[in-house]
Amino acid sequence: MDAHGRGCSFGTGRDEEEDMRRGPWTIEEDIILVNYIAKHGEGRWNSLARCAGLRRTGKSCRLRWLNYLRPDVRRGNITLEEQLLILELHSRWGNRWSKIAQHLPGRTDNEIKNYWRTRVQKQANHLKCDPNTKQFKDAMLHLWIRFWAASATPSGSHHNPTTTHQNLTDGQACLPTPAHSNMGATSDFRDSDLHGNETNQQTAQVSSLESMTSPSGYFNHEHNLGFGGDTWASTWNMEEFGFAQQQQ
DNA sequence: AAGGACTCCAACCGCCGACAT
DNA sequence: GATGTCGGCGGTTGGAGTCCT
Repeated sequence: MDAHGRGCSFGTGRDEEEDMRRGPWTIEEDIILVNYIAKHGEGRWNSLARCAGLRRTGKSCRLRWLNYLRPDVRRGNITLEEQLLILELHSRWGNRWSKIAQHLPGRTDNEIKNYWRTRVQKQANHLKCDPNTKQFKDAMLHLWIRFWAASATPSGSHHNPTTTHQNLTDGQACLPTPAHSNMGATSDFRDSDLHGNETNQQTAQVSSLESMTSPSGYFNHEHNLGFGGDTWASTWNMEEFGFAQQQQ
């Protein structure tokens, strides 16, 4: 039977399967799941669901735990650093959401996937270009700098974003912030190399300052490409620019 | 104020690989 | 080797919330 059984026995027949609850989780179910995992640990999801008395599939329990209930899940907006990191990682790995999520502590693959579909693809469609192109990535970086520069004026102070800014250390990938990347000088984004063992010079250098300041006339037409300010700012998390400035 | 359009995200679905029997 | 079960992954969808007219 259940090779991973936990010593409890519930029916496993078709009747029970059809009796499974679906749809949004209730607070009571959340509490049951959290308490059970706190006591017994996670894994063996099917038997966990049965033993906990949840009329949910193991898959559903696993998903609820990983995407929502896990204590280290970060809620709130994707930070600017995370936005750029997602761009970088997606250009490298494509729709390998779980792999990308591994480099964004506290973010789930589901969240990143949703973010990509709702924000990035929308913007890319607006620009009529592929989000994995150097062109698109450069555009994001260019505008990052531009917004940051604008926000660096005395009147440009912003409130603190609700999202946290930490957790990109610990050996994890970390894109440069204006605060430490010395944008005005000769720095390129080699600093943003993700992991030492995955160095990809070509990718890492894609976003060099030079390429951003002379993107083949691309930005000369940005007003025609949906970079009119509001559109872009509403799609991307502009709060982070204010935050980056405060880091200085 | 109302209701239609749009956005966002939690949850489900189907598939696949790993592993046990 | 065949079969069954499980966990994990990426794609998709339904509905709640928000925006717009």
